[in-house]
Amino acid sequence: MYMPGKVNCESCLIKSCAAEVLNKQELQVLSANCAGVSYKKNEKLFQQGFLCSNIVYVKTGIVKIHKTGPLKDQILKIVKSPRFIGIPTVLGGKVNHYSATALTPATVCFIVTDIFKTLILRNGKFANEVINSICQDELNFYDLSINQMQKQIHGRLADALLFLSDEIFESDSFELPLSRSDLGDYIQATRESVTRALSRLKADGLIDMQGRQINLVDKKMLEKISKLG
Amino acid sequence: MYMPGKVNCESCLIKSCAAEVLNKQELQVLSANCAGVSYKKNEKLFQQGFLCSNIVYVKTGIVKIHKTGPLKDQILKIVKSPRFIGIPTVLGGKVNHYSATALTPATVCFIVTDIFKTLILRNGKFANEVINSICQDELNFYDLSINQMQKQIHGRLADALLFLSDEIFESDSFELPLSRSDLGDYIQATRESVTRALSRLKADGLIDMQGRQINLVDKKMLEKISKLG
DNA sequence: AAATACTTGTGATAAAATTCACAACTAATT
DNA sequence: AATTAGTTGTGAATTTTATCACAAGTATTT
Repeated sequence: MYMPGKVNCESCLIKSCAAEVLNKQELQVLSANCAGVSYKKNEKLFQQGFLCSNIVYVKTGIVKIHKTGPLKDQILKIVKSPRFIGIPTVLGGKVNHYSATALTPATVCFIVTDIFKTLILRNGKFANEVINSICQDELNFYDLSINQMQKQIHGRLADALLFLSDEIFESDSFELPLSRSDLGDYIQATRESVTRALSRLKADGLIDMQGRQINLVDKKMLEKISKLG
Repeated sequence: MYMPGKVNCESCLIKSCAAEVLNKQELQVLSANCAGVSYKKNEKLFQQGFLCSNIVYVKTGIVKIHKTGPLKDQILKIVKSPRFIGIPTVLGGKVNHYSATALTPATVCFIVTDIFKTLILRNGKFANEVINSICQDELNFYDLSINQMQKQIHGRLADALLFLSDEIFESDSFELPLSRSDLGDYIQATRESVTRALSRLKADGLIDMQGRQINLVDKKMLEKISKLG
């Protein structure tokens, strides 16, 4: 973790939709209450159960949001910059309800929660943007969890691979940012089952795989598997 | 479905936290753009895939929020009045992303979405209350879905029974508002598995059951089952 | 009251995925 | 370069839950 310190939100090129609606003065207030931090792979941005007084804006990098369940850790979602994380966790109470960990090197801004709240109270457009983004998030998570709960392992794995390809890396070929075990925490399966399911996809010629390097060869078929469950 | 028509939000005794922060004039605008409707058991308040231009405020009754998954319908949550439903579904697009159905007779208010948005833009406190409630919802759903995904059927069933008892009916004894099959859609199990799991709980003396009439006899033990998964 | 539709219980069988155990591999540290 | 820690692959046995098939019960409609 490296803390370069103060940032300038006015000139920031990676501005959120919400920040776009702020005026010059509001952006200055934001800058004054915003700290930039860099993280290495696998470093935690914040942790479930710990006191927290900041909203986190991920400027660069890929981050996993995860939470300890009754039996094991679970990856709730994998998100790509730029975006806010931890709005619900902060507004829902003073203690984090989940953790966030960098899957790649990441740079983030910590925004003092009170300032964030003030912006919501003072600027309706800002509040509206925040609401839109939380709502979108909620809808996405409904979809994700219905898929996770109803599909069986091959469908869930196909979903995950297609998601990583389409939403995160925007390429058919990428390096898995997760171990087999982490991938299991994401798609609700054991490490062994993930290994077997991946091997099966490789054997059937739907993917190419060498360690964590993945190449989606037959996306049409993967989508079919995803749909069939 | 019976439509008594116009309502008066100013004098409404079942006011939401969000509506509490509105001033007299805003409440009048709300009243003018708000229609009260009554529903019988099992009637749909709104349906996934249909165009929608209203936020729904449930004044009385119990409602299920459900969504068609890849294999079957799934009950995302069961909610009790008073509360808003459908904020994400409306703000996330013009088409409902899920359905809502009355589990008991229910009375609701339909609020024109544009009016709701205007209130968000104009009244920061209102926006803040809305954000808080959506965030709380999101956190609850994370908990729910982690439990659903990690626990096995007895744990999931115990969760559901305790939830209905503690959150919905506030009594150890209640009439299940769901068929075995619906309960299966809620806890991710088949009708047959639900039947068997319930019979098991009864045989073990943890619950009393006659048809849909349930009495939680040994809550401590049910909580243990819930925790163990 | 009879007929129909829907709901519930139960057994036998089958499928999916986990668990456990061990070997091989890779990366990180000394 | 050697050692250690962490990751991955694989087989066999086991567990959990779904599926199928059928009987019995309860509501609802005619």
